[in-house]
Amino acid sequence: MSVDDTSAIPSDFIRDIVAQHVAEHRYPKIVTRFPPEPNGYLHIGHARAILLNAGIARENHGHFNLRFDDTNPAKEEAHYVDAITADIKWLIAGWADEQLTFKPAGAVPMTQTIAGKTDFQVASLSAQSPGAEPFTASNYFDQLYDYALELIKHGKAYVCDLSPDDTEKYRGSPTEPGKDSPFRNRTVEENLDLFQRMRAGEYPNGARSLRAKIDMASPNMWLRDPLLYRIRHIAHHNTGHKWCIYPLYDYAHCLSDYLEGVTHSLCSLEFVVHRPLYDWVLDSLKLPRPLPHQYEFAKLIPTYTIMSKRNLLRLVQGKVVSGWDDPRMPTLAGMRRRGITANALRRFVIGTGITTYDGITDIAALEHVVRDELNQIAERRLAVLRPIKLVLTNLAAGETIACEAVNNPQSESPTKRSLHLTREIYIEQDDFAEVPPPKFFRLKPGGEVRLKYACIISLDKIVKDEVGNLVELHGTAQLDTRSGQPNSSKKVKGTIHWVSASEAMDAEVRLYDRMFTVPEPGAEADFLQALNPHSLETVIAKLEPSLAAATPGQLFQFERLGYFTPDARDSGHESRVFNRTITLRDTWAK
RNA sequence: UGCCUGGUGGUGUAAUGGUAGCACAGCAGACUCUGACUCUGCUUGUCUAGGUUCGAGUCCUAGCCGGGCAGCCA
Repeated sequence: MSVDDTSAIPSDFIRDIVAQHVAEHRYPKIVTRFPPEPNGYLHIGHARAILLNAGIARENHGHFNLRFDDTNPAKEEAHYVDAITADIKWLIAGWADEQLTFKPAGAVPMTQTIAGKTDFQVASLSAQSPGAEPFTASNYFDQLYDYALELIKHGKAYVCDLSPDDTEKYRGSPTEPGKDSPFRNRTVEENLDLFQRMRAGEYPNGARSLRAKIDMASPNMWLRDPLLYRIRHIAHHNTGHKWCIYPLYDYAHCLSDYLEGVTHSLCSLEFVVHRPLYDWVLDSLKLPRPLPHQYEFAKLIPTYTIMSKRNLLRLVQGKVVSGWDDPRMPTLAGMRRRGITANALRRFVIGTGITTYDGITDIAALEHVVRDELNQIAERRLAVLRPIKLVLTNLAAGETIACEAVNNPQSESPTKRSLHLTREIYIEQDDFAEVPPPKFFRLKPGGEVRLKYACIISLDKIVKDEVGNLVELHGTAQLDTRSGQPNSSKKVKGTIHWVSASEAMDAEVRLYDRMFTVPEPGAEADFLQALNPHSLETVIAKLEPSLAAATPGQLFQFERLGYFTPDARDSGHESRVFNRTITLRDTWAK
C-alpha cells in the first residue's frame, strides 16, 4: 500500500455534479471555497470540507479559495485567522498547494462590464505568491452595501423598525404563517434614506434592520423576510470602526461567492433550508455572470470526540486542556502536535466519503490509518516507559556490547544504528511477572526472553527489599545468541525492549488517550461528565541515547509501545518531552 | 395536523434496473528478534408493505423511523 493513498478519490454525488458541469462547460473554471469564521480553531470536521473543496479544485484544474466569513465582529478575533490559515496549508501541503488561492494584498472587488452590465469581481492569485492574503467577507462590505441599495431600489428589501422580540413574534412558527411587518410597505425613497442613516450610525443596536421582502407565509422560515443587515456599534477586527451595520450570513455568503467567481458553494446539511434564500439574493440582483450554486453534504463526526466549537472553547477556557492545540483536541493543530500526519488525516477523511445523511464515524478508522502511516515512515527506537532495573551478572561493570538495530524494517533499504548492551539495563515493568498469567511470553521466574537486537537472557534472581517491594532483577545474558553468533537462531517465545541504564536518557513522556469515555460525548446531557480521567498520563521514561537528537516534527515508533513525537511546544534542549501519538495495536491486552 | 431531507452489516461506504462489494471493528488461525507489521479464514446488511419488471438496494405508492428549520450566529 502506498503512503499516499489519496491520489485516486472515489466519486461522490458532488463530484458527479461538478463533472457534469465541466462537461457542459457551464463555468470557465471550477472554483470552490472554504469559508471559516475566525472564532475558533479548525477541527477534524472541517477537514472534510477543506479536503472536499480542495480536492474538487485539484481534480478539475480549478481554484480553492480560503475566505474568512467575518461578518459578525462580536464573535470573531484576528488571531484565529493566522492559526486557521496555517492549519489549512498544513493539511493540503504537497497535495493541493497549487489550488489554494488568495487575493492580492488590499485587493477589493473591481468593476468590469459584461454584456453591457456593470459587474464586480475580486482578483485572485496563488496562495504561494508574494503578498497574497486570504479573502475575507469583510473586504466586500462596500460592495455588499451597494448591492443592498440595489435591492431596495428594486423593491426587494426594506428597513424594518420591529424590535428583535417583535421580529420573532411576527415570524410565526414552522406550523403557523408569520404576519407582515407594519414597515413592510415603505417607499423605496424612505427605505433608501433610512438604510443610509443606519449606516451613518443614527440608530442604536437593534433599533432597525434591513430585511428582504419575500413571503411571511412561506413554509420555509428562512424566506419570511429574513434580515440582511443588523446594527452593531462595535469595531471589526479587519475593518475597524468603519461600519456600524453588518450583513448577515445569508446575504453576505452568496454574494461573496459570486464576487470571487465561486462556482460550487459546498456546505453542511443544516444549510439546505437556506438554499432558496441563497438563490433568491443572487437572482434578485440580476447579475451578469453565471451564478454559484450551493450543495450540501453531511458533517464528519468521529466517535469519542466533540465537534462543537462552543464546547471545544469550553475545554480551552475551563483549562481542561492546555489550549486549542492540546494533543488531545480534535483540532488540526492538536492532532499535528500529537504526531498525526496530514496524509493520515487526508486518508481517513477521504475514506469516509461524502453523503447527504448524517452518521458517526468510528474513530478506530482514524487510528488505523495513523498506525498504517506511521508504521511505514516512523524510525524505531527503544524506550522504557516504566522501568525496572535488570542486572546482567555475567557482564562486567563498564563493559559494553555493541548491537545493531534496524531503524525501520518497513523501509526498502533499512539503515541501522548501534545500541550498547551493558551490565545494568532497564526493562518495562509490564514485561516481567513474578506470577505470570497463562500465555505470558515475557520475563518470568525460570524463563527466558530475547532482548530486542541483543541476545536471549535468563532470569536468575528477583531482588526485593525488606517489605517485599521489587528492587531489581538479576539475569544472565546468553551472548552466543546475538545476531551473527552461533546460537543466534535460538527461539524464545518473547522479545522485549530495553535500554542501557548507564546510557539512558530521562525524558518526560505524555501518554495520551481518547479524551472521552463514551462514543458520543456530544449526545450526553453534560459532555464534561464523560471526560476520560486518564486521557493524559505523564511518565519519566528511560530512552535510548540517540533520542537526545530528536527534534519536533520527527516521528518515532518506540518499539512494542507505540508512536511518539517530540512535543513542538515544550521539548527543548533542557528537557525532552515526547507525545504519544497512539499505541501499537495490542491483541495481547489484558 | 407545516416545510425540507434522508434510511445498505456494529461503523463508514460501493453497487447509477443485472452475482449486495470494499474498508474499519470483531472472532479464529499462520508467521514473527516488535503479542506490531504481513497473511489466511469467519461472523454480520438493503427500514416495512404493496406495485412495475424476466429481474428492484436502485423505479412507483403507502407507511415506519431518523435528521434539519422559528438567532439581529455562521
